[in-house]
Amino acid sequence: MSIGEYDCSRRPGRFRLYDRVPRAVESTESADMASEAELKAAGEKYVPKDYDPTLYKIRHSLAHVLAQAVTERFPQAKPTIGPPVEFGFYYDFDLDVSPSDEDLGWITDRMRKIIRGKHAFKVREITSVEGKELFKEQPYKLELIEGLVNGQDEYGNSAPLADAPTLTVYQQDTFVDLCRGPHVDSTAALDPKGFKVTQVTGSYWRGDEKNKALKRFHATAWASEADLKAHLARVEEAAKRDHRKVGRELELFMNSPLLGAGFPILLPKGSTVRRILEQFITDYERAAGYQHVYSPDLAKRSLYEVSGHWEHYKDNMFPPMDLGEEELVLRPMNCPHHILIYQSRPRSYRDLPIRIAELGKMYRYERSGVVGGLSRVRCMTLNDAHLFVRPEQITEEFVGVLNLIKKAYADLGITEYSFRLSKRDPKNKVKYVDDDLMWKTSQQKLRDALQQAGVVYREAEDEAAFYGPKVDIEVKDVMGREETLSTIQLDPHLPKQFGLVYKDSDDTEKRPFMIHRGVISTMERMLAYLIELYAGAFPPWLAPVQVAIVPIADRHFDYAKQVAAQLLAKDFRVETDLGDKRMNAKIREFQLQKVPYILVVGDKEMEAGAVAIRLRTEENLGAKPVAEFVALLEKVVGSRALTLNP
RNA sequence: GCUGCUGUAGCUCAGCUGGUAGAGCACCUCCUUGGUAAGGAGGAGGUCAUGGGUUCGAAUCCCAUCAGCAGCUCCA
Repeated sequence: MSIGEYDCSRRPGRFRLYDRVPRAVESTESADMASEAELKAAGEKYVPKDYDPTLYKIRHSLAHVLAQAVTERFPQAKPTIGPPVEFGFYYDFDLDVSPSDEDLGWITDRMRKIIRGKHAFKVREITSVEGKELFKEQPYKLELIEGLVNGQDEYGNSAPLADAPTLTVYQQDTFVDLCRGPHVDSTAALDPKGFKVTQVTGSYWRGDEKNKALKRFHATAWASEADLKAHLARVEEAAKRDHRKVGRELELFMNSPLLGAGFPILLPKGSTVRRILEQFITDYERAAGYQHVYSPDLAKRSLYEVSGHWEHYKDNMFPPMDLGEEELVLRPMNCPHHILIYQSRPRSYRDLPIRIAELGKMYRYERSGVVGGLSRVRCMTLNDAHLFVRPEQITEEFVGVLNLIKKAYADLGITEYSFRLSKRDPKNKVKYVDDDLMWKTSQQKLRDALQQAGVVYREAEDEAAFYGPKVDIEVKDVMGREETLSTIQLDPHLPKQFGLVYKDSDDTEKRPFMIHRGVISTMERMLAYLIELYAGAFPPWLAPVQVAIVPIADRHFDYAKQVAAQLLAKDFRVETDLGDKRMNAKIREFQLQKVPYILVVGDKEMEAGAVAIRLRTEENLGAKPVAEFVALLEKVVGSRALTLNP
């Protein structure tokens, strides 16, 4: 739990569990998969957008087939759980050896044989006594039975205790597994070529690193071989766009072991993209009434004691520097600084809303295993702002931020995104500030804002910050997974901590609300996202090099330089290749660097004061007067067009 | 932080069970002045991540550290 904290650094895990089928639904006689509507009706918190009952059953059933093959290969392996996940399934075993590629090949072949055997999935209800006898060799299953009997789900979380819990076992061929199902009727419904065992990794029993380390067999699984191939192609495409790979190839950023993990350096080209982004968003903010400030990265520890961060967020902060007299900490957030700005003089109700913005640099201690690339770092710059508002201004200010986000995303070419109203879980009084009225009214204000902004949104319980509700904007990554970039959070808590007030029209002191918001997210995050969105081929207004000039022979060098100077004078980003390579090689080079416009100049162009325009899409626009190209570029860059020749 | 895998030239990678290092691209020089994705020849470049250990001998085996990747956990 943290205070005043953006959770925009949150990344989705690789695998998303699909298997929280509510008991109420599963115990129906049909043994059919719950529909999405049924899941929602049963209070399921997370129903994936691409939830597919058929795929669920296929994956769940394949998990059993895999378990059979694994236990045949390694009789000492103790099965634990094997749920379907996004794209496939996994199965965890307590296993003392590391399976080799050969083992995985054997297991795959064996699975195919089992599938071709057309074995029925036979379901049977058992009592816990029977279960304990049946699984007496399988300690993890025994623990599961114990938990189920005591009203826990298979992750050891307490689950609402239905009537007498029903235990079921499913059997295919020789393999029996404790499982609530449902499954396909028979392995005949599985495509022997529709799955791929991808890797074996480490995991822990019930996800707790204090527990026994397990071996997790991962597999991706689909209804058909064609679907599997399509998925593998997507995975390949995602790997090609990986911002770490593209970032190195296009010289956008670097890492150095000497500097340390989680501290990327932006190279000149990456820095150019960032500078453009910063200018872009601060211009929009200025127009929207924000005031930009600068504040220091170090502060006395006591600042964060007042804010409450020290108590709640200490583990994510770098340890203080002890100077004897005082202790200084690197800031993990900018909110306290902006609060001090609010407090720098008395505030009247006429002053509000006050919108303080900063491209604030923050330092967070992330555990060594999680940092990487630009998307999870230890030093980051947030496109941060804090709005200090009167209660009746909350809705309007949220609308303002929502519109700002829509505008920014449109320019950035981010088209697939969705809004989520993140609410508290009303049943969980411990996790959230216990103030029913505050939650009710503030959640309604956010709902009003979403409606006024005219956006489609969904509501999600148990996703709020502990002090207040928020609106999260989720974008899709290359694999279609959702990731939160922008967020708007309502916070009554920090104003209380710092005792913020304004003088109202009736001459009484009132407490303002604070809104934390990040539009661009952190610069690092957004850069990573955009690199992957465009596979490095940025739209011209963002491209680090917009124009490359390729002279055909030495005698065209002066003219090339002349053209470059003209473009530079117009504030365009130009690179000229005066090397002695052949023009074909130069063109290839610039194209691989994803430079949007390549201008070839030779005798004809020199004569005519023209440039031959080649787009990175390989389209050739032919020779045009320089002025005409400048006009094209001005139009494209000025309008932040996403195409090169609109 | 935990588990597993990995670390050889700027990049991508070879280097079998230990016998003191290789390719392609990039770079440099020379030749070539070529019209829309790689012109030719030659050259230079490595304390095999770092530090210990085993051994007559270590890129190769062992340990530690650092870094990368995947997963877990975290990011509430």
